[in-house]
Amino acid sequence: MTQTTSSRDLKNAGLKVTLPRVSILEILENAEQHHLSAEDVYKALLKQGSDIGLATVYRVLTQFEAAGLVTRHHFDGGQAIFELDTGDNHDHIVCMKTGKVSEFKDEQIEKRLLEIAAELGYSLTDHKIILYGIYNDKSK
Amino acid sequence: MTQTTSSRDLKNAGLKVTLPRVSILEILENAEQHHLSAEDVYKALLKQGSDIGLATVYRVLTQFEAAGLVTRHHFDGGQAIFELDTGDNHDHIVCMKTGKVSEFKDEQIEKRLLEIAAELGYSLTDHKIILYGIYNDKSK
DNA sequence: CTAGGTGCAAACATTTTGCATGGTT
DNA sequence: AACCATGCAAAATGTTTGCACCTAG
Repeated sequence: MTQTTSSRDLKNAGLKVTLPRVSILEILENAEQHHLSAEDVYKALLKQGSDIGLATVYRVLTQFEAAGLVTRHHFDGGQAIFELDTGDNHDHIVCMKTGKVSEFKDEQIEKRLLEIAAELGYSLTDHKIILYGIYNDKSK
Repeated sequence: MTQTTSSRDLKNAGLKVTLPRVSILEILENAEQHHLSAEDVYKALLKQGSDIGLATVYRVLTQFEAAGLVTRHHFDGGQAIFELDTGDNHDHIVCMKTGKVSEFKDEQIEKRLLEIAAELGYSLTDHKIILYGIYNDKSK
């Protein structure tokens, strides 16, 4: 029995392996820019000929989020942005001109955040850092 | 000629001093929990007898944001949250059970963020940190 | 008096949901 | 076969906008 990575991920998450779920997961895995809105995913599906509804995209992405396969961000406010959860819980920096997104992860900061939460009387569960800046393209 | 703090702030921002703007600014200044959605502000206005429309609340808050009087947050995604911009650009920790919000500011982290942005090729303009946790009420 | 502000209702954008149909195990 | 998933369209949210009227300067 052959099994793609995508379908294995779905099974591990306790989700039935259906065409829409596999397609959406593959889009998230293969997109060069892997920060996608539901609309982006929907358009990608259309482009590859699927006739999957936008409602299903939202449903599936929400299930993926609940299953821990995907993370939902609210970078600017308009629409939610989804990306595959690689397990490293990285943070983001967004270029205010081009929308380019880069990722980073910093132990020093995370240690400090834990301390800060404790000082304020909280048990830290999760965090989200978004930096806003201007990307300086050095190739120019 | 007498002048309240609110109306001075409005003038400095280049905004005409109108009743809706003054009322909204005062609500933002006086609310005990100063992280408010547009709806929250609207309800507070109703409670004090004003008949200011929700559309005006949105318009005024957006103008305040443009004028730098107010900051807009997207803590969870549903609705935008507004708070008076005190100029210190602090960050937030939100209790996932009660919705309680606390604030903090940490030089060490901000310095590190600046470095990270530079390493990735960005000029840092702004940042937003949201911590999610559980508040441990010690008074119990 | 005049430019700009406001209220209301309608328009919008995004996301969610009800329901009948269809697909997976 | 049983149950869950899907598509479609309608509803629900949150926010913005057009327009006639009103108000601060």
